[in-house]
Amino acid sequence: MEDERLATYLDRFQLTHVFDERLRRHLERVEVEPGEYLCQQGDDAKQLYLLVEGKLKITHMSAAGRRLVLSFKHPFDLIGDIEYVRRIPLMNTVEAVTPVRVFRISYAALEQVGTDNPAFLRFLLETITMKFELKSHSMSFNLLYPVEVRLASYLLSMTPEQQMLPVTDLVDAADLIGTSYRHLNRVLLQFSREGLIDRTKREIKIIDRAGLMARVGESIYE
Amino acid sequence: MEDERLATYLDRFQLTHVFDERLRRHLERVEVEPGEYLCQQGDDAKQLYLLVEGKLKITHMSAAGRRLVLSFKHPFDLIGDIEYVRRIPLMNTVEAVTPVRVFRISYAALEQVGTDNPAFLRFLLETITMKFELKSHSMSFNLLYPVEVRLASYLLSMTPEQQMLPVTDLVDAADLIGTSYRHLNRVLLQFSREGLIDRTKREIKIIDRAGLMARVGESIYE
DNA sequence: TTATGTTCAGGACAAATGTCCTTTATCAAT
DNA sequence: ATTGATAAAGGACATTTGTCCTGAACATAA
Repeated sequence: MEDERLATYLDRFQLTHVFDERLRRHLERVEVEPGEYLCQQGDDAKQLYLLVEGKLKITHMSAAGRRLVLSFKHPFDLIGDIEYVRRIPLMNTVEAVTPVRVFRISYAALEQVGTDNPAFLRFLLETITMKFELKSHSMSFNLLYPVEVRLASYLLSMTPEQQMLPVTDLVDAADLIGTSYRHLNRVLLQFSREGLIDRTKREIKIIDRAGLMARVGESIYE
Repeated sequence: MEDERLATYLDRFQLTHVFDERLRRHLERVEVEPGEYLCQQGDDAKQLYLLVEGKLKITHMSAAGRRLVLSFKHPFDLIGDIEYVRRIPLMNTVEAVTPVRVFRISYAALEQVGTDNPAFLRFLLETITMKFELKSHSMSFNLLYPVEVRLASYLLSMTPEQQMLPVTDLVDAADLIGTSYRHLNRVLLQFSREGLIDRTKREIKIIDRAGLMARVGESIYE
């Protein structure tokens, strides 16, 4: 993380025109270590967060106590935007996976300055509709395809370039895909037998990327 | 449908301040008969629709050709709002279930007048975040609970006061719940045996509303 | 090193759900 | 009413997925 100034990030993400001088004054930089929580489901939401560095995990706990991993977030993204608009408690828990840097701004400041600022409102609209589209997609994906396909897709998305995936993430993977840990292991074993992956003690190695893509692709296109 | 004037609806839904005179001029009333389509997935989106009377069915066809019923919509609601903001083709197909009345306004008109109108932008934000919350909820619901619970919940929501449900809706029900028609029948038979419903030729009669609620409730709260 | 506790992969079985096909009911036309 | 055509319901079986539990690998402390 080289240059850590706000202006640099606003420039990088083309947000300079969205956060005008009056808003910028209220943005505070915050660093979060892996494993720490940015905020917790059910808490009273008070801040909007702009994610500019690192990776966040969004989870949700159902009333029945079952955990669901909803997504992983990378820059640029917003946290607490829906809650700001709807004035509801936080829907999800947000945890840092890697070292994370965010800028935060209180709802109070937003109300003073952002409510009548069309550029800012349009920015919220853009971001939220994008999230909506994403969620729609993942919802039909989960409903439409079996665990095998969802897992293949997960493995691919988690290893864009590197071939390795720490086994620690398996519980998360199960909760993201929406299946049991047991079943995940089953499918992983199957992939391993078919030579798609290699499962060592501590990590999963992608051997046949194309093969995995075929798994996903078949179900999507035919 | 008594008074069909725009002003009456804007008043009823407290939208008078959102659609100012300049926007109001562009709103056209449109009537749609049951079975007719308001718009189709994949089409180029050009209009925003305000649903003021009747019931709409939102469906999505996956690339693999499997149909998903995403939701039923009642007044007041917006159609084409996400597509307007994101400038993407229509994500879903929208069909009238009952006689429907909408007011539509072209994206072109919105761009002229709405882009810098904070009240209108906030209105979009409100509506879209509400949709988002709804979708989040239905997503975890689908992922977390078995068909039995989802079906009980569906039956309850489709019969707020009347006790009957035409059997015609069963295929839709299956696609909404995300299961096969076969399995739906299985669970329906089970409900019938347990005395929760009565299934005659043409319709399903809710006998034990409390019993169905217990089915849903148990899984949600314990 | 051994003893002991802990984590995790996998076995065994059960339940949920899907696919395919047969049977039954429904409807239209004669 | 009778026939044939069509749609809906249910039987039989296969597959997917979940639950519970055991045994192995691993770590930790004495």
